[in-house]
Amino acid sequence: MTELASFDIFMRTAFGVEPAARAGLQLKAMAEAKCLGPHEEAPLGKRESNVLYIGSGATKLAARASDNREQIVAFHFGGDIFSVPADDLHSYSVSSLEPTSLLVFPARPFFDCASSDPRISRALLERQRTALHRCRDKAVALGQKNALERLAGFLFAMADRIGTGSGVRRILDLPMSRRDIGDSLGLTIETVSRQLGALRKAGLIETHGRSRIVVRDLNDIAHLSGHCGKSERTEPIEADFDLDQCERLPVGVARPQTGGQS
Amino acid sequence: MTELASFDIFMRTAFGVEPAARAGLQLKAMAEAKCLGPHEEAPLGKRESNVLYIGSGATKLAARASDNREQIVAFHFGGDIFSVPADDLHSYSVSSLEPTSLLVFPARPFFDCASSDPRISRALLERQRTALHRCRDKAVALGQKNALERLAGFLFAMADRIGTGSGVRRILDLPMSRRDIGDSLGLTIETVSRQLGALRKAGLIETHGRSRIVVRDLNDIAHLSGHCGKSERTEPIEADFDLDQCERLPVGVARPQTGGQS
DNA sequence: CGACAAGTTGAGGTCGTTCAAAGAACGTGG
DNA sequence: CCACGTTCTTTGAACGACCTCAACTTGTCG
Repeated sequence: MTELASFDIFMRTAFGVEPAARAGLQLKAMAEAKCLGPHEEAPLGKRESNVLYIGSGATKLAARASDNREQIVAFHFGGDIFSVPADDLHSYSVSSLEPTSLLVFPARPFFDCASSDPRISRALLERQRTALHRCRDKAVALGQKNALERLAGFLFAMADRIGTGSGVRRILDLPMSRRDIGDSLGLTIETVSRQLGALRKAGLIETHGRSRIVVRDLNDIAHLSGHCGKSERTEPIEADFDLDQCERLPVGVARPQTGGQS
Repeated sequence: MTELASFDIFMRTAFGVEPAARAGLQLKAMAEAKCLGPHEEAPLGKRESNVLYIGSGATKLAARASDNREQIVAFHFGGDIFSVPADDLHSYSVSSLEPTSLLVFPARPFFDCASSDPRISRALLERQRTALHRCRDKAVALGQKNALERLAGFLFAMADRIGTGSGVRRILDLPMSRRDIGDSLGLTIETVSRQLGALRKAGLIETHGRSRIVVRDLNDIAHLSGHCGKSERTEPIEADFDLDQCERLPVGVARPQTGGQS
């Protein structure tokens, strides 16, 4: 019953296809519904890739590098569809950040079936493209940006995905811990905390409790994130920030990874 | 004429579909054939995403972070299909590493058309999934691995994609420069050179000229790359390498990004 | 063979990490 | 409703990997 309901919502909201369509019935046959507690790993067959749909809640997709090294590859929220790689070079896992309901499909038959319906395959191609572009932007951040830029980029992305509020002010109720943020950005929790502290002291954000972060002006955060594309959403900020008026801060858009200060 | 020929090859090898099929004719109408010299940027409309097919040659897909910071997101070789993001958070570009012939499609109509043919959409979904998994593995490397592991992972991946030779010994004729390798791994060319030198002194690789690298035993490289999945292709190497017998080397599988030694 | 580009090697500096401890936030039970 | 204990977060000091700067060497092409 609950499985039926969530699957039908999945078909309609994700693809705009009635669950009674032929492809819908086939997909339903291979769907498996799960409910996860606050911090629980989704049970997946690691031997083959899976496709997941998040009905509600929030999850992290993480890869193990070795003993104590975990890289969070993506966060996912209600309505997201994404594929989880089978264990190959790295071992991947999906864990909930809060109570979460999701659907699990085996990837190969899922895609086999999905490609039979143009509406579904078109939607999936688009979602995969989005996922790939997000992952590439993450690679740029991990490869070329310093801690402050990475954190600003994270806040900017989260504001876009789960932020509330209007205008340039955004309220973020982050379901992930500092450790998760660090694991996502390739930083330690201490560095995350230090950079958040710097942003707070600079007056760019407020923190309330553990999970709420208020972005005072999203444009400030966007400029700090070192993005470099056409997205000049407003006129450049004046005077390039006087972050250093508050603290010993890496001023301006800093260097590649670390190193010199100019 | 040349355009026709390369497009037909594209349809047959990439999708196993005859170019005369309905979708084939539509795709052909939007295809644009290009030939690039040794080091040339592909002319792309940056306003919208593109899909590229590499007929022959080799290219790098790079993102600009700011003035002097370039992150190579992926390398592509003959037969590859991939999408190039429109300029958004970062500005992306495709450049040849050697003389290259390619086809350029505008992404939206390409996917619109592709999804109408199950064979094409199925193949594209699979290729996108591969690209996404590669990008995720790259994110793990950039976020969690040290210079030696990243370089080993790079050699391992290149051996898999363009390596020649049989058994555990592989010959790599790399079309990319040290700078490209560095930009791909989030390292400087000096660090790349130093780590290559370390591998050479450890007897794990040979370098001949600028572009040829011979991997003596691919398993050694695989183990050094810090991968952590089911891919235990052979029995673990004995004694965990005596790299330090040769030089002052970060021994063992080192720590997350930098820092302490234990 | 000669010149320029690409790669290598060395010395010193910085950012982020590691180790360590204090401080705040949240859940529990009285 | 408030005290307590655990967990998460913040802050501090010192180390190390990688970067920067600079000079030298090698490879490649005209």
